[in-house]
Amino acid sequence: MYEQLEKSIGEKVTLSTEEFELCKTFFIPKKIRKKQTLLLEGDVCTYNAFVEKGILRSYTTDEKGHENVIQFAFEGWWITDLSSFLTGGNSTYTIEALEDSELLLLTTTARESLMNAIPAFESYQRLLLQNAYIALQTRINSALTATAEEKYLKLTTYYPDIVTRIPQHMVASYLGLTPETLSRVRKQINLRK
Amino acid sequence: MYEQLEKSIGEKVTLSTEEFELCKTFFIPKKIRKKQTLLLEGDVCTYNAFVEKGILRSYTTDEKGHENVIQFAFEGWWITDLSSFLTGGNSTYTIEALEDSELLLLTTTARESLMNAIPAFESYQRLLLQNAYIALQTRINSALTATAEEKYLKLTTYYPDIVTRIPQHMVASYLGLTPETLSRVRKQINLRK
DNA sequence: CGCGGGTTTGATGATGCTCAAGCCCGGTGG
DNA sequence: CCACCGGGCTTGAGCATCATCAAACCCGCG
Repeated sequence: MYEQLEKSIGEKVTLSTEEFELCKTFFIPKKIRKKQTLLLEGDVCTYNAFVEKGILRSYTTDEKGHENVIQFAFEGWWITDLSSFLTGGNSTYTIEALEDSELLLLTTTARESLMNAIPAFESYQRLLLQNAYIALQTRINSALTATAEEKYLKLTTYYPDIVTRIPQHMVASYLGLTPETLSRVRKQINLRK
Repeated sequence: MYEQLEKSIGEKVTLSTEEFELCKTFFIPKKIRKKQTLLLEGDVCTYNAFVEKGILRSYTTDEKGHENVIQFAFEGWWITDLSSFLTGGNSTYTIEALEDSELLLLTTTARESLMNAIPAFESYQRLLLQNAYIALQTRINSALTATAEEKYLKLTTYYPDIVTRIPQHMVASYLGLTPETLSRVRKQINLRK
């Protein structure tokens, strides 16, 4: 149940066995079924969720009821509405499971305590955030400059899993395309092979 | 010379006077003139720069020699090519001054030492990064869903300074628009007033 | 005074969206 | 077990937004 977490932390910092055992005690394990929500837009996001198994997505809903995917989270990733989680304000995102999933939840206070108890955990969080930030910057750049096809090709080469495990229309939304456009893009790509 | 830095740190964490004095010693003050570059694409980014005075921008250059603005940094902001700075790889961004500017530079090693010497500084860095990450997420959302006019209006209400202190064509680039389109958008907005 | 970069304006065209319909396929109930 | 239903993916036609190309304008600066 904590394999992915141990792996993820181990990639960034080193914890002793005792530290990791202590670390575990701050998390709340939770199973969630496909299509269930971990967070509803408008609620306060009280958890930072680590995905041990499954996939989650966060998305906003605009005035027309149109969903807009912000992030996918596979095994070994974190997901939350960071703004709401940190400030305690209302969330603008909804977080939902795309498969039956197993999560490890960290509340705001547990997170603070954990960072105090194990300083390396703060480093771990900072390092994760740094990588996430870099990834977002390149995503912005691609969103602003690339064509539909380029965006899709970049995505599939970086994250091949996305294509196989996630419904097309959600991928389209993540890329800022309509489902119709993504369908046509895929057709074009296949025709050329 | 350290007013903005003191203010920025003070907004996130509390440092004693001695700690802040110690903190200062890790930075290298540097003045840079308008149009000079702090970092050239392809070089290794050895500094994380804090802007005491002036404005900088980071941008990429694509195959066609077209510049694409990633970020602006006003007084009190940080700017760097985070990926290059952290990994030591070649940078993909160029960083350039838009006005005569005063910077405080932090090398990779100085940053590590500083975080060790003053743990609160690591918290400060993490908190900054959290906010930057949240801002980037909303920027992505806007980039993917908003029209040209919506993007521009959001930007001007959030950062009124940008309009007055930054050339139009760079604002256009930041928003992923051509200069012509931004010009027309502004015209439309003015006609309606 | 003239040069040059930046902004504006115009005409045209391409990319991707909207609206609408058909298809494929898996799940459900008779 | 089969027929039906519905969601998601595909296909098509027309359209809107924004990009491109080109030229004129404006204004600060040498």
